[in-house]
Amino acid sequence: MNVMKNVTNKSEPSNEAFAERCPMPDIARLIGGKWKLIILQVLIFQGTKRFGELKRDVDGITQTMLTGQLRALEEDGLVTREVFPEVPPRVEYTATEKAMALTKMFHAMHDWWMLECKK
Amino acid sequence: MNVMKNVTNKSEPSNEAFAERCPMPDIARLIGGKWKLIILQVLIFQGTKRFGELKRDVDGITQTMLTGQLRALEEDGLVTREVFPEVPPRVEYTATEKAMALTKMFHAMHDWWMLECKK
DNA sequence: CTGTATCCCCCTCGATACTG
DNA sequence: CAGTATCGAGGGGGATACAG
Repeated sequence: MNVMKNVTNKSEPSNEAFAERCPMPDIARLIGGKWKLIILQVLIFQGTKRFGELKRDVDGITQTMLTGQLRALEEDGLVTREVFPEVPPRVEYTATEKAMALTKMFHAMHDWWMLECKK
Repeated sequence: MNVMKNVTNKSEPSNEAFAERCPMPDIARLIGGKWKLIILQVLIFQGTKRFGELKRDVDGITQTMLTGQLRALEEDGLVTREVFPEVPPRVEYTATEKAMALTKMFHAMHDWWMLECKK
């Protein structure tokens, strides 16, 4: 109850409202954890990947974790999974539009890292 | 940002170099976990808070966790801690410039949530 | 009011083996 | 190649008590 009340008017939304309406716990459920942002980063900025490629690109992840995380991301509508009926099997993962909309956030994160941390 | 093979996809100046130079594990160490982003969100958008206020604003956090997370954030230069020699004690926490630089990212996250998830 | 000090649970994550 | 099935360890996180 104090502090930082933006004078009058503003183009930005109310700070209090912003804090309330941007529920971090809910967001964390979608993109939190040790691997999801890394996986999404690869799929968003490098495009469609098959399982093996992803495993190589996401450093240190195990098959078990990769499968699990991809299933969760798929369930939340962040990646699509396409199975090709071939031998040997081929499965491709692609970032959805919902995931691609995270591009701005990734860039903001990248800029922050470059400007504030990497010095 | 020099380029590698940016031929077939993506419009933004994003490529493999981007993914490599934005190390999510390092970022996660600074602002990852269950509480840090929530704490920072409050301090950034609502301004300086004392310990008790913070505990009330960050829903569900315990004293132990709040103290620990604040110590970590302080050590990483994201919050400052000011102790007032009074009785009863008063301690105020403030987001540093380094933390305030996360504003853009928070807004990007907020926009994403509003546009892609809250529907 | 603002912390420490303990104790401990649980859940994420990892290692390994096996399959179509 | 792309999974599934287990099992187990580790640590992040929580509850409580106590202190300055």
